[in-house]
Amino acid sequence: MNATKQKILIKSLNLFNDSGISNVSLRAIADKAGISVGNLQYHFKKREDIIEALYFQLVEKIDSILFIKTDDLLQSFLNISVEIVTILYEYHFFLLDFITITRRNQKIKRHYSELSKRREIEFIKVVDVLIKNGVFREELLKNEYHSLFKRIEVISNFWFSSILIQADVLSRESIEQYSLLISQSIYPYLTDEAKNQYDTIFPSQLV
Amino acid sequence: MNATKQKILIKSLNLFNDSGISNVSLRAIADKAGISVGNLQYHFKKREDIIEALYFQLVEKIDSILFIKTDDLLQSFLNISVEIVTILYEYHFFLLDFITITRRNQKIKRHYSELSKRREIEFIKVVDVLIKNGVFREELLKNEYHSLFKRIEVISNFWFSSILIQADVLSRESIEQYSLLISQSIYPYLTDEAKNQYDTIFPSQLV
DNA sequence: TGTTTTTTAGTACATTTGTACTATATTAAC
DNA sequence: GTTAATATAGTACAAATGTACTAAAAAACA
Repeated sequence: MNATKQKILIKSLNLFNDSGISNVSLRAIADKAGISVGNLQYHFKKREDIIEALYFQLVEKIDSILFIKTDDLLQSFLNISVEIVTILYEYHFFLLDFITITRRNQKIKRHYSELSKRREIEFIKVVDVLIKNGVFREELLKNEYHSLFKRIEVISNFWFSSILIQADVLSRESIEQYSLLISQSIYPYLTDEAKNQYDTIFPSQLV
Repeated sequence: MNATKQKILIKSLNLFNDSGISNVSLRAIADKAGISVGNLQYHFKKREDIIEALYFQLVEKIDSILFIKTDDLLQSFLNISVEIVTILYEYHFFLLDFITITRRNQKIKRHYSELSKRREIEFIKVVDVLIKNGVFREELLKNEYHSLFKRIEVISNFWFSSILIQADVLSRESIEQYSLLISQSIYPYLTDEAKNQYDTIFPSQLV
Protein backbone atom coordinates (compact mmCIF):
# COMPACT_ATOMS: atom_id res chain seq x y z
CA MET A 1 0.00 0.00 0.00
CA ASN A 2 0.96 3.58 -0.67
CA ALA A 3 3.04 5.14 2.12
CA THR A 4 0.76 8.15 2.52
CA LYS A 5 -2.29 5.96 2.65
CA GLN A 6 -0.63 3.85 5.31
CA LYS A 7 0.25 6.93 7.31
CA ILE A 8 -3.30 8.20 7.12
CA LEU A 9 -4.64 4.92 8.46
CA ILE A 10 -2.20 4.78 11.33
CA LYS A 11 -2.81 8.36 12.39
CA SER A 12 -6.55 7.98 12.01
CA LEU A 13 -6.48 4.88 14.17
CA ASN A 14 -4.56 6.71 16.89
CA LEU A 15 -6.85 9.69 16.84
CA PHE A 16 -10.00 7.56 16.75
CA ASN A 17 -8.78 5.45 19.66
CA ASP A 18 -7.91 8.50 21.72
CA SER A 19 -10.90 10.71 21.09
CA GLY A 20 -13.63 8.70 19.47
CA ILE A 21 -14.68 8.89 15.87
CA SER A 22 -17.04 11.81 16.18
CA ASN A 23 -14.42 14.01 17.78
CA VAL A 24 -11.91 13.56 14.99
CA SER A 25 -12.29 15.79 11.97
CA LEU A 26 -10.66 15.23 8.62
CA ARG A 27 -8.60 18.31 9.29
CA ALA A 28 -7.26 16.77 12.48
CA ILE A 29 -6.28 13.62 10.64
CA ALA A 30 -4.57 15.56 7.88
CA ASP A 31 -2.71 17.61 10.47
CA LYS A 32 -1.52 14.57 12.36
CA ALA A 33 -0.43 12.90 9.14
CA GLY A 34 1.34 16.06 8.01
CA ILE A 35 -0.58 16.34 4.78
CA SER A 36 -3.30 18.58 3.42
CA VAL A 37 -6.97 17.82 3.59
CA GLY A 38 -6.99 17.82 -0.17
CA ASN A 39 -4.42 15.10 -0.23
CA LEU A 40 -6.25 13.16 2.43
CA GLN A 41 -9.30 13.27 0.28
CA TYR A 42 -7.36 12.12 -2.71
CA HIS A 43 -6.57 8.87 -0.92
CA PHE A 44 -9.90 8.44 0.82
CA LYS A 45 -12.72 9.97 -1.12
CA LYS A 46 -15.10 9.82 1.80
CA ARG A 47 -14.52 9.88 5.49
CA GLU A 48 -16.32 6.57 5.76
CA ASP A 49 -13.68 4.95 3.55
CA ILE A 50 -11.08 5.39 6.26
CA ILE A 51 -13.26 3.66 8.78
CA GLU A 52 -14.04 0.84 6.38
CA ALA A 53 -10.39 0.31 5.63
CA LEU A 54 -9.60 0.10 9.32
CA TYR A 55 -12.47 -2.29 9.89
CA PHE A 56 -11.26 -4.70 7.26
CA GLN A 57 -7.73 -4.47 8.61
CA LEU A 58 -9.09 -5.50 11.98
CA VAL A 59 -11.12 -8.38 10.61
CA GLU A 60 -8.12 -9.67 8.72
CA LYS A 61 -5.90 -9.56 11.78
CA ILE A 62 -8.37 -11.52 13.85
CA ASP A 63 -8.92 -14.09 11.12
CA SER A 64 -5.22 -14.76 11.02
CA ILE A 65 -5.10 -16.05 14.60
CA LEU A 66 -8.27 -18.13 14.67
CA PHE A 67 -7.24 -21.72 15.00
CA ILE A 68 -7.18 -24.09 17.92
CA LYS A 69 -4.09 -26.14 18.63
CA THR A 70 -5.22 -29.71 19.03
CA ASP A 71 -2.63 -30.70 21.62
CA ASP A 72 -3.63 -28.42 24.45
CA LEU A 73 -7.30 -27.75 23.98
CA LEU A 74 -8.24 -25.83 27.09
CA GLN A 75 -5.18 -23.62 27.10
CA SER A 76 -5.56 -22.94 23.41
CA PHE A 77 -9.23 -22.12 23.80
CA LEU A 78 -8.52 -19.62 26.54
CA ASN A 79 -5.56 -18.14 24.68
CA ILE A 80 -7.54 -17.35 21.58
CA SER A 81 -10.09 -15.30 23.44
CA VAL A 82 -7.29 -13.18 24.86
CA GLU A 83 -5.52 -12.86 21.54
CA ILE A 84 -8.72 -11.63 19.96
CA VAL A 85 -9.22 -8.99 22.61
CA THR A 86 -5.62 -7.93 22.30
CA ILE A 87 -6.24 -7.14 18.67
CA LEU A 88 -9.55 -5.52 19.49
CA TYR A 89 -7.67 -3.33 21.91
CA GLU A 90 -5.54 -1.99 19.09
CA TYR A 91 -8.72 -0.95 17.31
CA HIS A 92 -10.80 -0.15 20.33
CA PHE A 93 -12.28 2.98 18.82
CA PHE A 94 -14.26 0.62 16.70
CA LEU A 95 -15.86 -1.06 19.67
CA LEU A 96 -16.45 2.19 21.50
CA ASP A 97 -18.33 3.55 18.51
CA PHE A 98 -19.79 0.26 17.39
CA ILE A 99 -23.36 1.51 17.32
CA THR A 100 -22.56 4.77 15.57
CA ILE A 101 -20.54 2.98 12.93
CA THR A 102 -23.00 0.23 12.14
CA ARG A 103 -25.81 2.75 12.10
CA ARG A 104 -24.09 4.77 9.42
CA ASN A 105 -22.42 2.02 7.48
CA GLN A 106 -24.57 -0.78 6.16
CA LYS A 107 -21.63 -2.50 4.54
CA ILE A 108 -19.80 -2.94 7.82
CA LYS A 109 -23.00 -3.83 9.58
CA ARG A 110 -23.87 -6.61 7.18
CA HIS A 111 -20.34 -7.89 7.14
CA TYR A 112 -20.12 -8.04 10.89
CA SER A 113 -23.48 -9.70 11.08
CA GLU A 114 -22.33 -12.52 8.81
CA LEU A 115 -19.05 -12.75 10.62
CA SER A 116 -20.76 -13.13 13.94
CA LYS A 117 -22.91 -15.96 12.64
CA ARG A 118 -19.89 -17.79 11.25
CA ARG A 119 -18.04 -17.30 14.50
CA GLU A 120 -20.86 -18.80 16.48
CA ILE A 121 -20.92 -21.89 14.26
CA GLU A 122 -17.19 -22.23 14.74
CA PHE A 123 -17.54 -21.78 18.46
CA ILE A 124 -20.16 -24.51 18.73
CA LYS A 125 -17.98 -26.83 16.66
CA VAL A 126 -15.03 -26.26 18.97
CA VAL A 127 -17.22 -26.81 22.00
CA ASP A 128 -18.34 -30.13 20.54
CA VAL A 129 -14.75 -31.18 20.18
CA LEU A 130 -14.05 -30.05 23.72
CA ILE A 131 -16.98 -32.09 25.00
CA LYS A 132 -15.85 -35.17 23.10
CA ASN A 133 -12.38 -34.74 24.59
CA GLY A 134 -13.71 -34.49 28.10
CA VAL A 135 -12.82 -30.84 28.57
CA PHE A 136 -16.32 -29.37 28.61
CA ARG A 137 -19.32 -31.07 30.20
CA GLU A 138 -22.50 -31.86 28.29
CA GLU A 139 -25.26 -29.25 28.16
CA LEU A 140 -27.46 -29.22 31.22
CA LEU A 141 -29.86 -26.73 29.67
CA LYS A 142 -31.09 -26.34 26.14
CA ASN A 143 -28.82 -24.11 24.06
CA GLU A 144 -26.58 -23.57 27.02
CA TYR A 145 -23.49 -23.15 24.86
CA HIS A 146 -25.25 -20.92 22.42
CA SER A 147 -26.09 -18.77 25.38
CA LEU A 148 -22.49 -18.89 26.56
CA PHE A 149 -21.30 -17.78 23.15
CA LYS A 150 -23.65 -14.83 23.18
CA ARG A 151 -22.43 -13.71 26.56
CA ILE A 152 -18.81 -13.99 25.54
CA GLU A 153 -19.60 -12.09 22.36
CA VAL A 154 -21.22 -9.22 24.20
CA ILE A 155 -18.42 -9.04 26.71
CA SER A 156 -15.74 -9.17 24.01
CA ASN A 157 -17.40 -6.46 22.03
CA PHE A 158 -18.22 -4.17 24.90
CA TRP A 159 -15.72 -4.83 27.61
CA PHE A 160 -13.67 -1.79 26.70
CA SER A 161 -16.78 0.33 26.58
CA SER A 162 -17.76 -0.96 29.95
CA ILE A 163 -14.44 0.12 31.38
CA LEU A 164 -14.45 3.50 29.72
CA ILE A 165 -17.84 4.57 31.02
CA GLN A 166 -16.21 4.61 34.42
CA ALA A 167 -12.50 5.12 33.89
CA ASP A 168 -10.89 8.03 32.13
CA VAL A 169 -8.44 6.07 30.06
CA LEU A 170 -8.18 2.61 28.67
CA SER A 171 -5.06 0.72 29.62
CA ARG A 172 -3.64 -2.63 28.66
CA GLU A 173 -4.58 -3.90 32.10
CA SER A 174 -8.12 -4.12 30.87
CA ILE A 175 -7.08 -7.05 28.73
CA GLU A 176 -6.04 -9.03 31.78
CA GLN A 177 -9.25 -8.18 33.55
CA TYR A 178 -11.11 -9.39 30.51
CA SER A 179 -9.12 -12.57 30.47
CA LEU A 180 -10.05 -13.27 34.08
CA LEU A 181 -13.70 -12.59 33.41
CA ILE A 182 -13.86 -14.92 30.47
CA SER A 183 -11.90 -17.77 31.94
CA GLN A 184 -14.00 -17.67 35.07
CA SER A 185 -17.13 -17.74 32.98
CA ILE A 186 -15.87 -20.89 31.29
CA TYR A 187 -14.95 -22.63 34.51
CA PRO A 188 -18.42 -23.94 35.41
CA TYR A 189 -18.62 -25.73 32.08
CA LEU A 190 -15.44 -27.72 32.58
CA THR A 191 -15.35 -31.36 33.57
CA ASP A 192 -13.74 -32.19 36.90
CA GLU A 193 -10.60 -33.24 35.12
CA ALA A 194 -10.43 -30.00 33.17
CA LYS A 195 -11.12 -28.04 36.34
CA ASN A 196 -7.94 -29.51 37.78
CA GLN A 197 -6.11 -28.49 34.68
CA TYR A 198 -7.60 -25.01 35.04
CA ASP A 199 -6.30 -24.79 38.59
CA THR A 200 -2.79 -25.50 37.39
CA ILE A 201 -3.07 -22.88 34.68
CA PHE A 202 -4.42 -20.28 37.11
CA PRO A 203 -3.15 -21.25 40.55
CA SER A 204 -3.74 -17.72 41.84
CA GLN A 205 -7.46 -18.13 41.39
CA LEU A 206 -7.73 -20.93 43.94
CA VAL A 207 -9.83 -20.11 46.99
CA MET B 1 -43.15 19.40 36.75
CA ASN B 2 -44.15 21.92 34.13
CA ALA B 3 -46.24 20.41 31.33
CA THR B 4 -44.03 21.76 28.58
CA LYS B 5 -40.94 20.49 30.30
CA GLN B 6 -42.56 17.09 30.63
CA LYS B 7 -43.48 17.08 26.96
CA ILE B 8 -39.95 17.98 25.96
CA LEU B 9 -38.53 15.10 27.95
CA ILE B 10 -40.97 12.58 26.52
CA LYS B 11 -40.40 13.66 22.95
CA SER B 12 -36.66 13.82 23.43
CA LEU B 13 -36.67 10.31 24.82
CA ASN B 14 -38.59 9.02 21.82
CA LEU B 15 -36.35 10.73 19.33
CA PHE B 16 -33.17 9.69 21.12
CA ASN B 17 -34.34 6.10 21.30
CA ASP B 18 -35.25 6.03 17.63
CA SER B 19 -32.29 7.81 16.11
CA GLY B 20 -29.54 8.10 18.66
CA ILE B 21 -28.52 11.24 20.46
CA SER B 22 -26.21 12.63 17.81
CA ASN B 23 -28.86 12.45 15.12
CA VAL B 24 -31.37 14.49 17.05
CA SER B 25 -31.07 18.26 16.85
CA LEU B 26 -32.71 20.72 19.17
CA ARG B 27 -34.82 21.82 16.25
CA ALA B 28 -36.11 18.29 15.82
CA ILE B 29 -37.05 18.07 19.46
CA ALA B 30 -38.80 21.42 19.38
CA ASP B 31 -40.71 20.36 16.26
CA LYS B 32 -41.82 17.09 17.78
CA ALA B 33 -42.90 18.83 20.95
CA GLY B 34 -44.74 21.49 18.97
CA ILE B 35 -42.83 24.37 20.47
CA SER B 36 -40.16 26.78 19.32
CA VAL B 37 -36.47 26.28 19.82
CA GLY B 38 -36.48 29.44 21.89
CA ASN B 39 -39.00 27.93 24.23
CA LEU B 40 -37.12 24.67 24.36
CA GLN B 41 -34.09 26.58 25.42
CA TYR B 42 -36.02 28.42 28.07
CA HIS B 43 -36.75 25.11 29.79
CA PHE B 44 -33.39 23.48 29.15
CA LYS B 45 -30.63 26.00 28.95
CA LYS B 46 -28.21 23.52 27.43
CA ARG B 47 -28.76 20.45 25.35
CA GLU B 48 -26.93 18.43 27.95
CA ASP B 49 -29.54 19.35 30.54
CA ILE B 50 -32.13 17.28 28.70
CA ILE B 51 -29.90 14.26 28.74
CA GLU B 52 -29.09 14.73 32.39
CA ALA B 53 -32.74 15.03 33.29
CA LEU B 54 -33.49 11.81 31.43
CA TYR B 55 -30.59 10.06 33.09
CA PHE B 56 -31.76 10.90 36.57
CA GLN B 57 -35.30 9.84 35.67
CA LEU B 58 -33.89 6.49 34.66
CA VAL B 59 -31.82 6.07 37.81
CA GLU B 60 -34.82 6.92 39.96
CA LYS B 61 -37.00 4.37 38.20
CA ILE B 62 -34.49 1.62 38.68
CA ASP B 63 -33.92 2.50 42.32
CA SER B 64 -37.61 2.15 42.94
CA ILE B 65 -37.68 -1.56 42.08
CA LEU B 66 -34.48 -2.69 43.76
CA PHE B 67 -35.44 -4.94 46.62
CA ILE B 68 -35.46 -8.69 46.99
CA LYS B 69 -38.49 -10.46 48.34
CA THR B 70 -37.29 -12.73 51.09
CA ASP B 71 -39.84 -15.48 50.55
CA ASP B 72 -38.85 -16.59 47.06
CA LEU B 73 -35.19 -15.78 46.74
CA LEU B 74 -34.26 -17.31 43.39
CA GLN B 75 -37.36 -16.15 41.55
CA SER B 76 -37.03 -12.69 43.02
CA PHE B 77 -33.37 -12.50 42.07
CA LEU B 78 -34.11 -13.44 38.49
CA ASN B 79 -37.11 -11.12 38.30
CA ILE B 80 -35.18 -8.06 39.31
CA SER B 81 -32.64 -8.44 36.56
CA VAL B 82 -35.46 -8.52 34.02
CA GLU B 83 -37.25 -5.60 35.61
CA ILE B 84 -34.10 -3.55 35.41
CA VAL B 85 -33.63 -4.30 31.76
CA THR B 86 -37.24 -3.52 31.05
CA ILE B 87 -36.68 -0.04 32.39
CA LEU B 88 -33.37 0.22 30.56
CA TYR B 89 -35.26 -0.64 27.39
CA GLU B 90 -37.45 2.42 27.86
CA TYR B 91 -34.30 4.53 27.95
CA HIS B 92 -32.19 2.48 25.61
CA PHE B 93 -30.78 5.50 23.79
CA PHE B 94 -28.79 5.98 26.90
CA LEU B 95 -27.14 2.61 26.67
CA LEU B 96 -26.57 2.87 22.94
CA ASP B 97 -24.76 6.15 23.44
CA PHE B 98 -23.25 5.29 26.78
CA ILE B 99 -19.70 6.10 25.74
CA THR B 100 -20.56 9.34 23.98
CA ILE B 101 -22.59 10.52 26.94
CA THR B 102 -20.08 9.72 29.65
CA ARG B 103 -17.32 11.18 27.54
CA ARG B 104 -19.09 14.52 27.35
CA ASN B 105 -20.72 14.60 30.72
CA GLN B 106 -18.54 14.19 33.76
CA LYS B 107 -21.46 14.58 36.11
CA ILE B 108 -23.24 11.55 34.69
CA LYS B 109 -20.02 9.64 34.45
CA ARG B 110 -19.13 10.16 38.08
CA HIS B 111 -22.63 9.43 39.20
CA TYR B 112 -22.82 6.20 37.26
CA SER B 113 -19.44 5.17 38.53
CA GLU B 114 -20.55 5.53 42.13
CA LEU B 115 -23.82 3.83 41.36
CA SER B 116 -22.05 0.87 39.86
CA LYS B 117 -19.87 0.45 42.91
CA ARG B 118 -22.87 0.56 45.22
CA ARG B 119 -24.70 -1.94 43.06
CA GLU B 120 -21.84 -4.37 43.22
CA ILE B 121 -21.75 -4.19 46.99
CA GLU B 122 -25.48 -4.84 47.05
CA PHE B 123 -25.09 -7.72 44.66
CA ILE B 124 -22.43 -9.38 46.77
CA LYS B 125 -24.58 -8.95 49.86
CA VAL B 126 -27.50 -10.61 48.14
CA VAL B 127 -25.29 -13.44 46.93
CA ASP B 128 -24.12 -14.00 50.49
CA VAL B 129 -27.71 -14.32 51.59
CA LEU B 130 -28.40 -16.70 48.73
CA ILE B 131 -25.41 -18.83 49.71
CA LYS B 132 -26.51 -18.93 53.34
CA ASN B 133 -29.96 -20.00 52.19
CA GLY B 134 -28.62 -22.78 50.04
CA VAL B 135 -29.57 -21.20 46.74
CA PHE B 136 -26.09 -20.37 45.47
CA ARG B 137 -23.06 -22.57 45.98
CA GLU B 138 -19.89 -21.36 47.65
CA GLU B 139 -17.16 -19.78 45.53
CA LEU B 140 -14.92 -22.29 43.79
CA LEU B 141 -12.57 -19.59 42.54
CA LYS B 142 -11.39 -16.39 44.12
CA ASN B 143 -13.72 -13.46 43.44
CA GLU B 144 -15.95 -15.69 41.38
CA TYR B 145 -19.08 -13.71 42.23
CA HIS B 146 -17.36 -10.41 41.68
CA SER B 147 -16.54 -11.70 38.25
CA LEU B 148 -20.13 -12.81 37.73
CA PHE B 149 -21.36 -9.37 38.69
CA LYS B 150 -19.05 -7.75 36.18
CA ARG B 151 -20.27 -9.99 33.42
CA ILE B 152 -23.90 -9.34 34.24
CA GLU B 153 -23.16 -5.63 34.39
CA VAL B 154 -21.58 -5.57 30.95
CA ILE B 155 -24.37 -7.61 29.46
CA SER B 156 -27.06 -5.47 31.06
CA ASN B 157 -25.46 -2.28 29.87
CA PHE B 158 -24.65 -3.42 26.38
CA TRP B 159 -27.13 -6.10 25.47
CA PHE B 160 -29.24 -3.71 23.44
CA SER B 161 -26.15 -2.40 21.70
CA SER B 162 -25.14 -5.93 20.93
CA ILE B 163 -28.47 -6.58 19.27
CA LEU B 164 -28.52 -3.34 17.36
CA ILE B 165 -25.15 -3.78 15.73
CA GLN B 166 -26.72 -6.63 13.84
CA ALA B 167 -30.46 -5.97 13.73
CA ASP B 168 -32.12 -2.92 12.28
CA VAL B 169 -34.58 -2.32 15.06
CA LEU B 170 -34.78 -3.03 18.73
CA SER B 171 -37.86 -4.92 19.81
CA ARG B 172 -39.25 -5.97 23.16
CA GLU B 173 -38.24 -9.53 22.34
CA SER B 174 -34.69 -8.56 23.15
CA ILE B 175 -35.72 -8.38 26.79
CA GLU B 176 -36.70 -12.05 26.79
CA GLN B 177 -33.48 -13.01 25.07
CA TYR B 178 -31.63 -11.11 27.74
CA SER B 179 -33.57 -12.86 30.43
CA LEU B 180 -32.60 -16.24 29.03
CA LEU B 181 -28.95 -15.25 28.80
CA ILE B 182 -28.78 -14.05 32.36
CA SER B 183 -30.69 -16.89 33.94
CA GLN B 184 -28.54 -19.42 32.12
CA SER B 185 -25.43 -17.66 33.31
CA ILE B 186 -26.68 -17.98 36.89
CA TYR B 187 -27.52 -21.66 36.59
CA PRO B 188 -24.01 -23.07 37.17
CA TYR B 189 -23.82 -21.25 40.47
CA LEU B 190 -26.97 -22.82 41.90
CA THR B 191 -26.98 -25.63 44.42
CA ASP B 192 -28.55 -28.90 43.31
CA GLU B 193 -31.68 -28.03 45.18
CA ALA B 194 -31.92 -24.64 43.54
CA LYS B 195 -31.26 -26.21 40.16
CA ASN B 196 -34.38 -28.28 40.64
CA GLN B 197 -36.27 -25.14 41.49
CA TYR B 198 -34.83 -23.52 38.36
CA ASP B 199 -36.10 -26.39 36.26
CA THR B 200 -39.62 -25.84 37.54
CA ILE B 201 -39.40 -22.11 36.83
CA PHE B 202 -38.06 -22.71 33.30
CA PRO B 203 -39.30 -26.15 32.22
CA SER B 204 -38.75 -25.29 28.58
CA GLN B 205 -34.99 -25.06 29.12
CA LEU B 206 -34.68 -28.73 30.08
CA VAL B 207 -32.58 -30.79 27.70
C1' DT C 1 -56.49 47.55 36.57
C1' DG C 2 -51.65 48.06 36.29
C1' DT C 3 -47.36 45.70 36.96
C1' DT C 4 -44.26 42.13 37.25
C1' DT C 5 -42.91 37.37 36.15
C1' DT C 6 -43.10 33.54 33.41
C1' DT C 7 -43.49 31.51 29.07
C1' DT C 8 -43.19 31.41 24.12
C1' DA C 9 -41.54 32.59 19.38
C1' DG C 10 -38.36 34.25 16.03
C1' DT C 11 -34.03 35.77 14.35
C1' DA C 12 -29.28 35.99 14.01
C1' DC C 13 -24.68 34.35 14.48
C1' DA C 14 -20.42 31.96 15.05
C1' DT C 15 -18.49 27.63 14.41
C1' DT C 16 -17.67 23.31 12.60
C1' DT C 17 -17.62 19.93 9.20
C1' DG C 18 -17.46 17.19 5.02
C1' DT C 19 -16.43 17.65 0.62
C1' DA C 20 -16.18 19.72 -4.14
C1' DC C 21 -13.12 22.09 -7.06
C1' DT C 22 -8.88 24.12 -8.96
C1' DA C 23 -4.17 24.59 -9.42
C1' DT C 24 0.46 23.14 -8.77
C1' DA C 25 4.07 19.83 -8.07
C1' DT C 26 6.03 15.35 -8.51
C1' DT C 27 6.68 10.96 -10.62
C1' DA C 28 6.30 7.57 -14.34
C1' DA C 29 5.96 6.26 -19.17
C1' DC C 30 7.27 6.37 -23.66
C1' DG D 1 12.40 15.35 -23.12
C1' DT D 2 7.73 15.58 -23.68
C1' DT D 3 3.50 13.78 -22.16
C1' DA D 4 0.48 11.59 -19.13
C1' DA D 5 -0.49 9.99 -14.52
C1' DT D 6 -0.37 10.48 -9.84
C1' DA D 7 -0.01 13.05 -5.74
C1' DT D 8 -0.37 17.18 -2.99
C1' DA D 9 -1.99 21.75 -1.44
C1' DG D 10 -5.23 25.42 -0.95
C1' DT D 11 -9.57 27.60 -1.26
C1' DA D 12 -14.38 27.84 -1.18
C1' DC D 13 -18.91 26.55 0.02
C1' DA D 14 -23.16 24.74 1.62
C1' DA D 15 -25.38 22.67 5.39
C1' DA D 16 -26.16 21.95 10.11
C1' DT D 17 -26.01 23.02 14.77
C1' DG D 18 -26.00 24.97 19.45
C1' DT D 19 -27.05 28.88 21.51
C1' DA D 20 -27.33 34.01 22.45
C1' DC D 21 -30.47 37.67 22.10
C1' DT D 22 -34.80 40.32 21.49
C1' DA D 23 -39.50 40.92 21.63
C1' DA D 24 -44.05 39.72 22.28
C1' DA D 25 -47.67 37.07 24.61
C1' DA D 26 -49.68 34.95 28.70
C1' DA D 27 -50.14 34.32 33.46
C1' DA D 28 -49.70 35.68 38.11
C1' DC D 29 -50.07 39.04 41.32
C1' DA D 30 -50.84 43.53 43.86
